[in-house]
Amino acid sequence: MSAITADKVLDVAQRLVQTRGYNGFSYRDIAGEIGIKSASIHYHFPSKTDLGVALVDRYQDNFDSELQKILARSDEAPKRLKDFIALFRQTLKGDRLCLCGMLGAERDSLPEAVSERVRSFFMLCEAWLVEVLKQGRKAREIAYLGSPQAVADQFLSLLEGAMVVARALNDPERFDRAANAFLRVLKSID
Amino acid sequence: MSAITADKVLDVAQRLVQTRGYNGFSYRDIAGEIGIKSASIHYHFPSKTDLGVALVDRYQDNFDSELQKILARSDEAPKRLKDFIALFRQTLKGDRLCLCGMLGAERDSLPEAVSERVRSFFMLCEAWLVEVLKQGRKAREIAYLGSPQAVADQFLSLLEGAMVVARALNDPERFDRAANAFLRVLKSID
DNA sequence: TTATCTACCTAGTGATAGGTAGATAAGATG
DNA sequence: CATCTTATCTACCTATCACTAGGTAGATAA
Repeated sequence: MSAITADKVLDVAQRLVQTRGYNGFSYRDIAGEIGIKSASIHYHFPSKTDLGVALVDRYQDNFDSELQKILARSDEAPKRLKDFIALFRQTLKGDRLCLCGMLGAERDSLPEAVSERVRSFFMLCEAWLVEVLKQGRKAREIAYLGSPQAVADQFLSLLEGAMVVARALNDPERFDRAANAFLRVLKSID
Repeated sequence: MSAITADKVLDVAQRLVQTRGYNGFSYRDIAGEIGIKSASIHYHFPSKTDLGVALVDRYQDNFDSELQKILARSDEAPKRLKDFIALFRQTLKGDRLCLCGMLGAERDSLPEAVSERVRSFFMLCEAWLVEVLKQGRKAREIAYLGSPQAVADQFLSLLEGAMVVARALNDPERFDRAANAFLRVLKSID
């Protein structure tokens, strides 16, 4: 059952990237945690680049499916945005950074194949946000100055940054404060 | 003239941390760039932890002095906040992340002495912002919902995150869009 | 039954990591 | 002049890095 091992490798590797960064862990670290040898990980992921690519691909797939669920769950922009925040808040609760937030920071020390996929993740997020923001404004559920793109930039940046700052200060409440402050402004419709 | 060499080491090391992360460079990388041997760097900074600590201490000193200059330059909150943004924008222009943004992300793989100083940097930023936001509201130059602390959290998180996202997407304009969108809301006083 | 595949192993590679010991050359100090 | 200090060097250490070669037990397929 190698699929199980490969998944375990991805699970551990993802946590290590999210907490220590791409250059902050080794194949041995992963191997040690799941009780195999580091050579066996090369069987599943020949190079660290392959592992990194698989990590981001899986992360984006999961994230995308969560975004679709959010759309299905409600058609009201405030609720959708709240759920979007909850996605990041959940990650922070596990004392982790967004995988792509971490990798985005480390861009210059990443294989091109990995950073290219990080780019794609952020594009996906922004495109989703832009749609939700547009619809929400049209339906008069939320209000904002400027373009949907600018607000999407702002929102995504805020969440990624709030995770970094909240973790650096060991205070997850700072994330909540920052995220809620943002939502409050969008909802203050008058 | 060892002071000069020590400064060169710090300059190169800072750039490497800001672009590649704490675990993304070695003493040999620094030595190669400034034309000495890696053993010589150990003379100035015995361990990598010492180097990391010196890096953040110097960064915070410089940053703090810039913040004081901003206060001296104008007593109007909108101008002060604009100048605060410009500090980060300048770093991004050099294709670098905020030193402490990067280190904050890598928290779990950092020596405690380093992460402790990263914490202190963010505390300094927030305290400064809280003061500026309070005074600005009192003087009716800016308006915001919620506590100054919440808005400071939001602002700092936004800037740190916007640097990560803008760099990941290779699009510095995204930083400007996000930062300006935020300022616009604060200044829409009515 | 014979052959192939899967998923791991042991044992290693060369490169590089952070760090150290001891020599040396140039100035400064007595 | 003799000594101490500073800043660098050469030469090395041990540990770890990503990665590979070759082997093997057990399942699967022809």
